[in-house]
Amino acid sequence: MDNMGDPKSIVQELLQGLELARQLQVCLHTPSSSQETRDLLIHNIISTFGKALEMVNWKGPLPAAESSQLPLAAAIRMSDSPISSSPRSEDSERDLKDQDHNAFKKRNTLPRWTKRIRVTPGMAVEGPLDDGYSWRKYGQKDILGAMYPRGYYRCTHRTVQGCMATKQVQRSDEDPTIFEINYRGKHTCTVAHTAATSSVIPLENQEPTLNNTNQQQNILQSLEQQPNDLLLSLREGLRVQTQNLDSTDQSFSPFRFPLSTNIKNEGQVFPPHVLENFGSPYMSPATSGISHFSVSPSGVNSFGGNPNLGTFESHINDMIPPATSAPNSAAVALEFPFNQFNFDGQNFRFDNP
DNA sequence: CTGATTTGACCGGA
DNA sequence: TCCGGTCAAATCAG
Repeated sequence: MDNMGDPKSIVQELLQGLELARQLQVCLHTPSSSQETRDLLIHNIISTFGKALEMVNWKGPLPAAESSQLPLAAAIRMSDSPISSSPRSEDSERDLKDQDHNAFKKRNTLPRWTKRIRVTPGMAVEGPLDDGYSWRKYGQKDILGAMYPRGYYRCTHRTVQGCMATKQVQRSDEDPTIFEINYRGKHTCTVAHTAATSSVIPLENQEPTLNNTNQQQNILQSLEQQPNDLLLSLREGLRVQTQNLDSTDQSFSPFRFPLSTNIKNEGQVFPPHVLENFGSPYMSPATSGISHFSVSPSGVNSFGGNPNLGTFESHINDMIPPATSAPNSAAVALEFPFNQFNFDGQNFRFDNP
């Protein structure tokens, strides 16, 4: 990102977008092309132009973390994705202002950036899926004018390794499917990526049952905590489908764990009752990855380095009891917007089979 | 017992 | 004084 604001880079970005648009055009004229291919192209086009626009408006150096820790899509921030219309504009605007006046505010000496994740029942998870860090919640506040409270998280390894990274999770008011995650500070811990495993979380309409809400919330958080290398292992477009899963039955969620069982991951225990705080029926992207879903485009269980992980489907099966009622069987499509893959090099390649 | 979450209290900036 | 952010005691869960 050193070339931010450089006219050449802007042009390059625009050319990139043009190329993507052409590919989309080809795609649209190719009946065999998949929908996710098109979606991904669209997403990347938006990302590219968003990035170019950001370059135009660029006023100063971006936080180092944006280039070192985030996938490009995340670095693009608010302008990057189809979910950029999220109404939680207070934070967004504040973020922009904060960046403008970054040098003058002590609290902004730490790098800040915002990710947004849209979680739509039965649909793709939109937005950058990356992080891989382990978080511990240390507070929650009702924010003036916001419908949902804001959760405050810090790195689990804060005390041990002095990692000062924090993040705030705020569910969007007008679009409850969107969670804004405001990161502050760069991780200095070294344990980061061992915790996270692959996780793609389709959220389901679900009542805030007492016992599994927090699990859901925590599970969902892993959305934005997938390690980069994990994603990098999935260069190809990826779609995971769980067929015949009940999407409306309250008891359903691919991420539903035994109600009385908390999930533990790398020392983290995830007790219940958080989701209602973020306003069900959707989970909140909260603490670190505990959703042990393994997704492999080739069907091989090669994710995350966790030998205990089975395939996505098998975990689904493990976690979902036999459906007692399935009025509306649904296919839950999980898609990775791997837009960062397409930009991290000189050549854009989209090899989705 | 250990470790994480919850939640009211506290603090500091505007 | 208000409000966002953090602290820390209480509580919960494995």
